[in-house]
Amino acid sequence: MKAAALTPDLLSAVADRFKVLAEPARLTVLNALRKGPRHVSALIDETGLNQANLSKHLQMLHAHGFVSRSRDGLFVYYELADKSVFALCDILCGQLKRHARAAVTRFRAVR
Amino acid sequence: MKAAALTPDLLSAVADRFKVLAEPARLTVLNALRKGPRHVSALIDETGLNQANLSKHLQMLHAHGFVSRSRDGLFVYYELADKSVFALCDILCGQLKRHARAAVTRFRAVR
DNA sequence: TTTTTGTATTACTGTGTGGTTATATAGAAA
DNA sequence: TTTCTATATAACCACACAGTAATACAAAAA
Repeated sequence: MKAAALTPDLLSAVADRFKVLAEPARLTVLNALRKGPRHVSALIDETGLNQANLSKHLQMLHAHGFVSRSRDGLFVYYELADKSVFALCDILCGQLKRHARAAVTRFRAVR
Repeated sequence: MKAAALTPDLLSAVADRFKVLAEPARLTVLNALRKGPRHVSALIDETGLNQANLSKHLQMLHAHGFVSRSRDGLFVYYELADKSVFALCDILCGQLKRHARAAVTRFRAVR
């Protein structure tokens, strides 16, 4: 498959998706969902977010296709819809380590 | 290597890095640097960003270790320091495609 | 029906940051 | 030195959005 040209529109779309992930609260939610589907009340307990705030984050995650939703009576279950999120986080963590290591090296150099 | 526990601190650090990438202007800069090192004036031409704005974005990219810097007389050259950025973008583009496809499917279902 | 429970939404406030203009700084040339 | 060029920084404005409290909505129970 050929890589798509990085048009301004595509760059904007990519940036928008990064923006969804650029929030500790949403990463916390995704991480909680990693163990399996959860209903909102369970997520309130696991993440410590309050109901309204959590609900807003869930709407955004859903709108961007990171999670899927299903109702069972009063409860609404959310589930990871795109596990590639964690591949992203792994890459970022690798970057973090390299960056931290470089910072330590610089620190030693001027000591 | 064992995966680090996703502590709140680590989630925050990851979110901060996502935040750096959550900006079309910065993605444009990184994309321009993909072809090789560039000095600031060249980046002004290639990206269309104005000098002050571009400079701020470059400072942020540098502070987070995405680019490295070297001076040659009056010119300051910036260079990609972490090419894994594009692995991130590729994954995100894949997500985008799946999400777009799912949206089309939903549209067809209600037609 | 009314009430209760779980979730979504609205309205608001505060904070962070992207873009811009003007100014400052660094280095080379005159 | 003074002047010019390339880049960085400061100060400002405007907008987006995270968090919160109050309210609305949906579905089940009474």
